[in-house]
Amino acid sequence: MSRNINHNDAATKRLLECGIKPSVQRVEIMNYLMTHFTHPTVEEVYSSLCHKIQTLSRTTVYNTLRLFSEHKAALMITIDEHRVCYDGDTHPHVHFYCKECGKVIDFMNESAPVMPANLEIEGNRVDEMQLYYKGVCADCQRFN
Amino acid sequence: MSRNINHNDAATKRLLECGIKPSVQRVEIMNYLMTHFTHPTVEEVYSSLCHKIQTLSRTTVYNTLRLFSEHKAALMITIDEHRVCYDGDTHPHVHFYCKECGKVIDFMNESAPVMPANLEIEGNRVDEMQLYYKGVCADCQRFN
DNA sequence: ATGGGTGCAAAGGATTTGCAACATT
DNA sequence: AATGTTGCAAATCCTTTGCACCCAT
Repeated sequence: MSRNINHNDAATKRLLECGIKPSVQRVEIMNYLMTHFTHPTVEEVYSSLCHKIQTLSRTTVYNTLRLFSEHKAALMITIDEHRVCYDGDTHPHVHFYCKECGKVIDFMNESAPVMPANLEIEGNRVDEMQLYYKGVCADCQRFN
Repeated sequence: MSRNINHNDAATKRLLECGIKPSVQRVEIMNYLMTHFTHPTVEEVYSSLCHKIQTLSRTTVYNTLRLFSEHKAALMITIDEHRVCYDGDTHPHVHFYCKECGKVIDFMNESAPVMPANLEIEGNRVDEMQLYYKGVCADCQRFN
C-alpha cells in the first residue's frame, strides 16, 4: 500500500507542476498514465479505474485526459483513425501504429522532432510536433 | 469542358498507376483531390461532388478514399481528433493543424521524413511516416 | 455560499455494415 | 452470367453537451 501512496505522490506532484488542481480522480488517472505505457484510450483508462473509483464516469475521463493534454501533462495521440489515445511520457519520441491490430508502440531510438521554444512558421504558432509511423507490427506479420 | 476532360485523364492515369480500377465515382473523387489542396474531409468531398454525380453516396466516398489511401494514391491524415481528412499530394511534407479552427495547412519548407524502401524497426514493418505540427494558425491568432 | 469538479443521461456526429441494385466485362 | 461497384438505411461507436449534484474552500 505504501507503493501506491508513493505513486500517487508522484502523480500529484506532476499535476501541480503542470498547473492542474489535483482531485482524487485526476491523481488516479495521472497515476495510471505514469505507470502504464500502453497508450491507453479513454475506455481503457475508464475500465481500469472504475473498480477502484466506484463512481468514476467516462465523462470525467474524457474531461481529465483532455485537460492533461491542454496542460502538456500528457500527450494526445491521434494516430489511430478510430479513437484518440494518451501517453504519459511527454518526452519527444516516435509512435508506431499497427494498421492490423491498432496497437501503438514507442520507437525510442528513432530521432523525433524536438519542439523549440516560441516556434512560429509563416505566422502560425506551433506548439506541438509529433512524428507518426504506420505499418504492420511484428506480431501481426507473424500471424498472417 | 475540355479542361475537365484533361483533369479526369490525369486522375484516371493516377488511378491506373496505383492499381485502382477507374469508375466514374473514383475518377471524380481523385480529380477533386488532385485539384483541391484543402485536405478535404469525407463530407467536403461528398458535398462538393454530389451535385455533379447525382447518385453519389457518402458510403462510396468513404470506401473510395480509404481505397486510395490503401493504394497510396492519397494520404489519410489523422491529425484532427474529430475527423479524418485526405491529401492528394503524396510527396513528403509536414502538416499543421490549427486547434482553434481545425484547418490543416501544408508546411512545404519544413523538412519532412522520407520513407526509405523496406523499412523494418524492431521487427515492425513501417510503410508510412507522417510529421504533424499543431498550434494556432495566423488567422485565429489575429481574431483572438 | 461559491466555484470548480464530477457524473448521469441524452444528444450528436462520424464511420461502418448489411444488403439489394446496378454496371461492366 | 459473374464479378466488382455503388448506394441506401440502419446500426454502431466515440465523444460532447446540458444539467444537477457535490465537494472543498
